[in-house]
Amino acid sequence: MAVRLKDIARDLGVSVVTVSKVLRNHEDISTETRDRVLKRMKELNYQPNLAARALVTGRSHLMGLVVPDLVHPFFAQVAKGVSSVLRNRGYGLVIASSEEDPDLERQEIGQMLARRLDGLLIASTQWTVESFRKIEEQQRPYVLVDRKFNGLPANFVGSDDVAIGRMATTHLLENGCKRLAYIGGEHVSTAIERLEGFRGALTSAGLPISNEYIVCRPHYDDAGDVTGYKAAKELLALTSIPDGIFCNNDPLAMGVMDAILEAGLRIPEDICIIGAGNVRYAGALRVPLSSIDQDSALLGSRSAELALSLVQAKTPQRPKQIIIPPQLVVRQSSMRSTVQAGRP
Amino acid sequence: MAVRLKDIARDLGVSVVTVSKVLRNHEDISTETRDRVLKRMKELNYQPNLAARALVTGRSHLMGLVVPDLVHPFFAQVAKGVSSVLRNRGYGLVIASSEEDPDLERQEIGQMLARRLDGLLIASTQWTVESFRKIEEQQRPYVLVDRKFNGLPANFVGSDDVAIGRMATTHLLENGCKRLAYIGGEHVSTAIERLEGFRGALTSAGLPISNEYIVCRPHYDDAGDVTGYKAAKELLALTSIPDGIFCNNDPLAMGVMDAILEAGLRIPEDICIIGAGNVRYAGALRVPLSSIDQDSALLGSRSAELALSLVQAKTPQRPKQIIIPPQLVVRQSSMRSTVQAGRP
DNA sequence: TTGAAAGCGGTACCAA
DNA sequence: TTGGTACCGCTTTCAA
Repeated sequence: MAVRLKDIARDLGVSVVTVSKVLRNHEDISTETRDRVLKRMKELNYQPNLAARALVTGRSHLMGLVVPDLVHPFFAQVAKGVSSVLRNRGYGLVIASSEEDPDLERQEIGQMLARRLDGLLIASTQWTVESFRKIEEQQRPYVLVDRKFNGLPANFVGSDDVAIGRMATTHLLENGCKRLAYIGGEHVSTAIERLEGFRGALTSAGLPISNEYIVCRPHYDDAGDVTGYKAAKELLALTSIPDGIFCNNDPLAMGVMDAILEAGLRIPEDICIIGAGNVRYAGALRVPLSSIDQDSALLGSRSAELALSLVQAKTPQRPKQIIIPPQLVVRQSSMRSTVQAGRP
Repeated sequence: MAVRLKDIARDLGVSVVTVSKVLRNHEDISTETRDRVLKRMKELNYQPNLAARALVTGRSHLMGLVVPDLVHPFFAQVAKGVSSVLRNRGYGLVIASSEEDPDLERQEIGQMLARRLDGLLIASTQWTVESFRKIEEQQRPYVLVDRKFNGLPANFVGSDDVAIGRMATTHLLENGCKRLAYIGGEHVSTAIERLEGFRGALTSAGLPISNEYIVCRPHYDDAGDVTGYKAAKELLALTSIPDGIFCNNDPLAMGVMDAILEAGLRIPEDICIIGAGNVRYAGALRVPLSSIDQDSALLGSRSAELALSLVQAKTPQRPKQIIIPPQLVVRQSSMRSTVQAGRP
């Protein structure tokens, strides 16, 4: 049904090899032959079979991306950044969502390896590095995106999470918050390091760290905002409630917001909130949400570029870390001063 | 490097064919041989080369999905629905974003055809059906998602958009709005049909239709909310401003909301707003947004199921239309009555 | 129950 | 400049 090199070769009375060379712009073909071949290709609307090419060259020109949740605007942005870089380089993108489930993630990675994708980009929800050892065994290049692992020297593109934690916390302190709480996940490097930054900032400020105010939850349950809602409920049940909350990410912060408003408290007057990730719609929320911007689109595009460079490298490269600097975005949810916020 | 059937065959002193049969659970292999083969596969952690299999079988076990914008929560949900169905059926998903650009979309479709993906799912931003003729020429099954074309009898999974328009408009009328405006896109079937529903509802109610109140804009410029913002500005500049606005989708409505609040007007007291798509965070917005739910996740999963059935069909099927019934979700942005809204 | 041979649609190498 | 041949890893067919 579909046109093949063989068909064109037959029509023109040349060999398949010649046609193949024209296809790939080899130099050693006469202009005349080249033109005849190109003409015929146009006529028949020839499309090379990339599956066949992949088999012989060993390159599928396909990258794989695994994210915890496609609907999470942060990862959606990352995916968008990845896809635009890949498109411009002639690469396709296979996307899988792990639904925040480590088992599913392992499974998806396995599938991608079997498909012989040229490289993998992974925002992992795993606790262990087992999957990554497997990828290394197969000698496939991979890039950790956003989330990394201690003791796994791998290619990584992400943020300085300790700095994010410190930045958010300092901002809350500067807005007069005295009793700071943290809500985040477990096991994930971003959560762990941001908590570290949170602790560091409090210590620097000479403030005590209360364990009651540190809520760590895995968020298998749901979309993140549900987790935030529940976590905030716990905080609000304490005898002395916090007056500032740093949420590990924006969806979490949205749930927290719900719980606070539902309890009849005001944001930011009673409690300041700040998130992280600076999700596309953060400024449009019930109370416009302050956040630490991680430039998610850039994060995606840099990841893709790194992956491409690994794929193109002849020899194994030593792992590279690319850190995108975070940036404070102040909106109403944390703004107790009189300065007006823009519409960023 | 990677283990091949041949390696296992050599190790065990059997033929490649035998190993291949075991791999695919053929009946005509003795239990003894089968066990030996399976054991060796485990030992070597054998992964079949799907690219090779794709070449010979002509099936890549890969579906393609083209959406206008990955970060738009509506399409993100669709993608999630698609991906979960495909995963369970052993299919992978190649995603491309057209960035609302018809040329880019054509290009992406071309790429997917060249990759010999088994089927295509497309939420199109095109004005013409040229691309789809091309897909048909190649005999590849495809499903239009959410957006369809007049005079193109194709497989389609989407909503009854006229009903959506009518439902939204009627709701605004029931909430006492007298001067109704519509903001939507151009050329896209959803926008056209929802506008038709809007007109129909006004006519049924015996109300005049003012062209000033109908704003149709392509939204190449940006994320949709920017378009909504600009469109609302225009409406607010009129001598008699509307008191109810139906927005073709939720991001549009978010921009509209911004413009209205910025003008010092109240929602819903001065102007009611309703969107469509019922995006994940619609309830968390500055003013919780009423919307017409389209069950985007179901839309995605049904699309995937349809595509799979087409791929598996031996003979060409006649095009099938699957319509997901819309549902009104009332939140504060359109609620002038005294009834309290839940937290849906 | 097993396997030899042919071939899927390309590319690589080297000789003509 | 051109093309014969081998082969990428797997499946299919059919004979043993």
